[in-house]
Amino acid sequence: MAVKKAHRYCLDTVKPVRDALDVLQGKWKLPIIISIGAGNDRYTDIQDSIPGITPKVLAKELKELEQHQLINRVITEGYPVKIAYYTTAHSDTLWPIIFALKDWGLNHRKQIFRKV
Amino acid sequence: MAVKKAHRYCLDTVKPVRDALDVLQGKWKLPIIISIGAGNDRYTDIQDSIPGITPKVLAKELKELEQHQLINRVITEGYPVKIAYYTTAHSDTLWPIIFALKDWGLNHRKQIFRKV
DNA sequence: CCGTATCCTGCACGATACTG
DNA sequence: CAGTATCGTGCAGGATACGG
Repeated sequence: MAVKKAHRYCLDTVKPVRDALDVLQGKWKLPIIISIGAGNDRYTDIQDSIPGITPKVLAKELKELEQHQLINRVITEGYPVKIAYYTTAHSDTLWPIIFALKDWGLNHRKQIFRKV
Repeated sequence: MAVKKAHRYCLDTVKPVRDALDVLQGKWKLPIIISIGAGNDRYTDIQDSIPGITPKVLAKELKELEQHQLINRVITEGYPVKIAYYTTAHSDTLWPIIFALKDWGLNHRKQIFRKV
């Protein structure tokens, strides 16, 4: 065979996974979505809910997430102006990934402590 | 309340997700596991099945994956010596994550083309 | 309250050549 | 076949201070 069967099957899975990783990769993107999804809608709230994130990094990540339609930045005029972040219908489809990662992360800890 | 409810809930999810990301993060780890899981057990097979990966990077990633008990490196004596890589029971538990990422990646493409 | 502005650092990743 | 050896680079991420 010109191309191995396993290679073809592998590519069919790897390609979309890479598309997902390209958008979700990094230390902060999913934590930020989790935080906003949990109800933290203000910048300071989000920052306080994610230990270790700096304002510069948070601002950059928020912009990228907005560009990818994973969050909405909503400005409400008034005194003072209110700025809030919300998840989108699109980012709501991320929860299967997040829960899968959460479950696996919990299990991974057990696995490491058992064997090492 | 001293700590917002949303912060507490957020942390409960973020922490295990970070544990998972710490191990799985990067451009190549999941693709390599997918490739080995698809039946590519030889070094060259894996390399050929993942477009763009260089031998140096592949070697480094394989070592890290082995350390995290996500793959086994099996040496079979003989002429010539045979070296093969296999998934582990632990890495088999990654498939929910992989399939979730695959589904989301496919859907994300559609989403992007629709809106932009 | 919601961010910018600077400055800095490491390492993830890449190109290319070579080896037992 | 299964990797090392060198060399190189960009950018994710961090520390700190400041601004409308």
